[in-house]
Amino acid sequence: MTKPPTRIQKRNQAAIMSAGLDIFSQFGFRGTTLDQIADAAGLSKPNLLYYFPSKEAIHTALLERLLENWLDPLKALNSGGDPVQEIIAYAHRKLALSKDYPRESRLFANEILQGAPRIENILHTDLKQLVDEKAAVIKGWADKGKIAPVDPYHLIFSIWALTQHYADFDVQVQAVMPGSDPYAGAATYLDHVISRILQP
Amino acid sequence: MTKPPTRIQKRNQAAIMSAGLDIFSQFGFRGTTLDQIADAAGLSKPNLLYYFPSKEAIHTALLERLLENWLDPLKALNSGGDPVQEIIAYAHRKLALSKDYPRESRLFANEILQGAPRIENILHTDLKQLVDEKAAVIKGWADKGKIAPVDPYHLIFSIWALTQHYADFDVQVQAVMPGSDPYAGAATYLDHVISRILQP
Amino acid sequence: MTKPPTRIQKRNQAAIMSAGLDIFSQFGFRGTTLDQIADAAGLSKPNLLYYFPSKEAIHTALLERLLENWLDPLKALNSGGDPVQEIIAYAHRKLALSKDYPRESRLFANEILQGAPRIENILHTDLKQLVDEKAAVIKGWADKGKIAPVDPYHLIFSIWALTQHYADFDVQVQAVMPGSDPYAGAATYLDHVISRILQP
Amino acid sequence: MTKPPTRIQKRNQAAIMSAGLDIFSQFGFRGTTLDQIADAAGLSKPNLLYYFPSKEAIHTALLERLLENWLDPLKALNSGGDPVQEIIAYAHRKLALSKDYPRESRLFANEILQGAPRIENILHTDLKQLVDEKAAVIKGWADKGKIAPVDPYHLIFSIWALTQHYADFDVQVQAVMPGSDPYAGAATYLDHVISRILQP
DNA sequence: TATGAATGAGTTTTCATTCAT
DNA sequence: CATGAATGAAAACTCATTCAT
Repeated sequence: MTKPPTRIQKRNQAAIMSAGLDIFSQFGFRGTTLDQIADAAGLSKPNLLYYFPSKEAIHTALLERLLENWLDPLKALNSGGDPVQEIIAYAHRKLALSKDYPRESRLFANEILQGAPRIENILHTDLKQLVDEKAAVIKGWADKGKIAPVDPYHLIFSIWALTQHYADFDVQVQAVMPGSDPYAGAATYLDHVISRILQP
Repeated sequence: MTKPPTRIQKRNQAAIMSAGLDIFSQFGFRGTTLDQIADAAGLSKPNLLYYFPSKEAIHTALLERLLENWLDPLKALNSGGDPVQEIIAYAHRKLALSKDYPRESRLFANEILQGAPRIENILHTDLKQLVDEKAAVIKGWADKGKIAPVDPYHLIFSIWALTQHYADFDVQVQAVMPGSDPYAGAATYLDHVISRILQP
Repeated sequence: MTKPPTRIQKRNQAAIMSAGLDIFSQFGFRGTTLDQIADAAGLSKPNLLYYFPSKEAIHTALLERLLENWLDPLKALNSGGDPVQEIIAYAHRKLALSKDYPRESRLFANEILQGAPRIENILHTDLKQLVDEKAAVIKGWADKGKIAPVDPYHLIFSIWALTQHYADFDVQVQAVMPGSDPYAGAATYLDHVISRILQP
Repeated sequence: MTKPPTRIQKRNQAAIMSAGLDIFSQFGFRGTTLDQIADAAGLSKPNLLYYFPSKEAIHTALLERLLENWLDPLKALNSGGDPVQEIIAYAHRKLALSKDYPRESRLFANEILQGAPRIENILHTDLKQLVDEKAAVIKGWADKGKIAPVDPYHLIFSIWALTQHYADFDVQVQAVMPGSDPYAGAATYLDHVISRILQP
C-alpha cells in the first residue's frame, strides 16, 4: 500500500536532506533549528514537517544514509591483495570520502563528540566487528612480515584521523593554507605516511 | 576599587568553568543550556549569572583559557634542537594535551566544526603565523636533508589529527577497544609513525 | 439545479457522520481533529472537506440530527393514557435511546458539559417548552391523585439521569460490572424505581 | 531536601488548580489550552509552567485531588447502621458533593466520557472493589428483608446518576428551571425517591 | 471526486535573562 | 551571595483550511 514517491516528494525530501545535512553538520542536533533547515530548503516549516514527522526524523534519516556507506572503504580492504597497496588504497578511499562528503564527515564527528547517543550500539556492534576483522587481517600481514609490526587498531585509527581531519577541521586547514585545495597535497602526503609506516 | 575575588568566588567560578567545559564540549554552544551548567555546577541559574554575565561569557572564558595553552606545544618546537627528536617531542606534548585535557580538545573541535565563529580571526592571525613560522623551520630541516622532504603543513596537520583523535573521538575509540587505556598504545604507535615519516 | 446526492455522496457523507460521531462524542468539539475523523471515515482530509465545508459543519450536522429525535420519547408522553404506564413507557423509550444510540447521548453530554454553546437557545425554547408542557400534564395527574405528589421537573430530570447514565458513563459501568450487558438489569430496576416513585 | 512551599507558591499553585479546574471541567483535556488557564489564573504562560511542568501535570494533579474525596461518601456507608437511613444519607452526601464541587463532578464526567484513559485502572481496582463491598452490604440488607430486593449495583448507579446530574447537566437544569436553586428541590425529591425504592 | 502539497495561525514547551528580596 | 519568581522570545510541532491538479 505504500505509494512510490512522486517527483515533488523526491525533490523536497532531497532538499530537506541536503539542508539538514548543512545545518546539522555544523551545529549538531540540539544546535540546529527547524527554521534554519526550512529556510535552507526553501520550504515553510509546516511543509517541512509534512515530509518528515519531526526534527529527529530528519537527523535519523541523515545518519542512516551516512552509515550506509561510511564503512564501505574499510569493508573493501581485501585480505588477498598486496598488504601495502591495500592499506594505501583504503586510505585513499577514505580521503576521497572526506573530499566528496565533508558534511557527512562533520555530521559523524558531531555525533561522536556528543557521545554518539544515536549510534552507540552501531559503534559497539557493526563497527567493532568490522574493525576486529580487518585488524586481524592486518595483524596477519604483520606476523608474516609483509608490513611493519604495528598495532593494527592504532593504524586504523590513524587512517581515520588523517583523512577525516581535512573534512572536520576544514575551517582551520583553510585558515592555515588559504586559497589552496588541500586534498592534492594531502593525498601525496598520505602516500608518503602510509608507505613509511608500513615498510617492513 | 575592584576587590580581589574571595575564596567563594574562586570556588564558584571554577565550578562554573568546569561544568561549562563538560557541557559545552559535548553539546556545542547552542546545544548547551544554562540549566545544564547550573545543575552540573551545583548552583542556581541566577547565581550562575551573578558570576558570569551571560552564557556567551562562560563560553568565551573557556575558549580564552583554552587558547592560552593550546599552541604551547607547537611554540616549544625548537629550531635549534635535533629535528626528529623535536618533532617527536612535539607530537608527545600534543598527545599529552589530549590525554590530560580531552574536554578542552572537544570544545575546540566543536568550535571548528561550527565554522569557528568565535576564533576565526585567531586562526587567521596567531595560528597561521605560528604554523607558518614552524613550517619554515621544518622546511629548513627538510631542505638540509635532516628529515624526509615532506610538506611541513601536512606534517603539522597530521600530528594534530593523530593526537586530537584520541580525545575527540574517544567514544568511538572506547567502543572499538573497550576497557583499555588507548594512550599507552597511542604513544608507542606515534613514535613509530613520526620517526618513519621523518626518516630522511 | 442542485443535483440529488449520488450513491457515493451518500455513502461518504454517512461515513463522515458516523466517524465524526465516534470522535466528537469522545473528545468533544475542540478535542477532535479532522485527521481523526478522516482516518475513521477512510477518507483524505481534503476529500472530507469536500463533503462538509468545515469541522464546525460536521459537528452541527450531528447535533441537528441528534436533536431531531432526542425529544421524541418525551413528546410521546400521552396525557390521555394511564399515568404510571405512560411514565414508565417514557423511561423505557429513553433507556432504549441510550442503548441504541450511546454515541449520540455522549455527544449531547459533551455539549452540555461545555456549556451548550451551540444548543443553548434550543434548551431555552424547544426543550423548556416541551418540559413545561409535560410537567403540567404530570402535575395534573399528581393533583388528581393518580400518581404520588412529586415535583414533575425533578421527576423528568431523574428519568434523564437514570437512563443516560448507562450511555454516558458506560466505561465506569463496564468497569464495575465487567462482561455484562447492563441494559437488561437497568430495565428491570427502572421499572421498580419508577413504579415505586409514582405509587400514589 | 524538598522545601516547603512558600506563600507565593501556595497562592499560585492554588490559582492554577482553580483555573485549570474551571477550564478542564468545561472543555476536557484536549479542548483546554494553557493560554486559557494562564489567563484565568492571572499568570503568564511560562510562569504557569514554572509551577507545573506541563499541561498534563495540572490535569493529573486535579484528577488526583478529585479522587482523594470522590469515593468518601460511599466509603462512609455503614453496614451497622439502619439500612434505609444509611442509603438516604449516602445519597445526600453525594448530592452535597455535586452542589459544593460541581466543577470536580464535570471534570470526572469529562474523563469518563473520553474513555477514562487516565483513571481506567482506578475504576477497575479501587472503585470496583469498593462498589463490590458496599453492594454486598446492600444485598445483605435486601436478603434479610430490611429493604426491597433491588439490584445493589443498579441502586448505586442510580444514586450516582441522580445526584451527579445536577452538577454535570447544570446548564440544562438551569434552562428548564431558570433562576431557581435546584438543589433544594432535588434533596426533597431524592428523599422521596430513595425511600420509595427501598421500602421493603 | 479525490488527493498530494502547502500554509497561517495556533499550542506546548524551552530558555536566556531579569527582578525582587 | 543566593534564590524564588517572572517573562519575552523562540523553538518544535499541530491543525483547520486552501490550492492545484
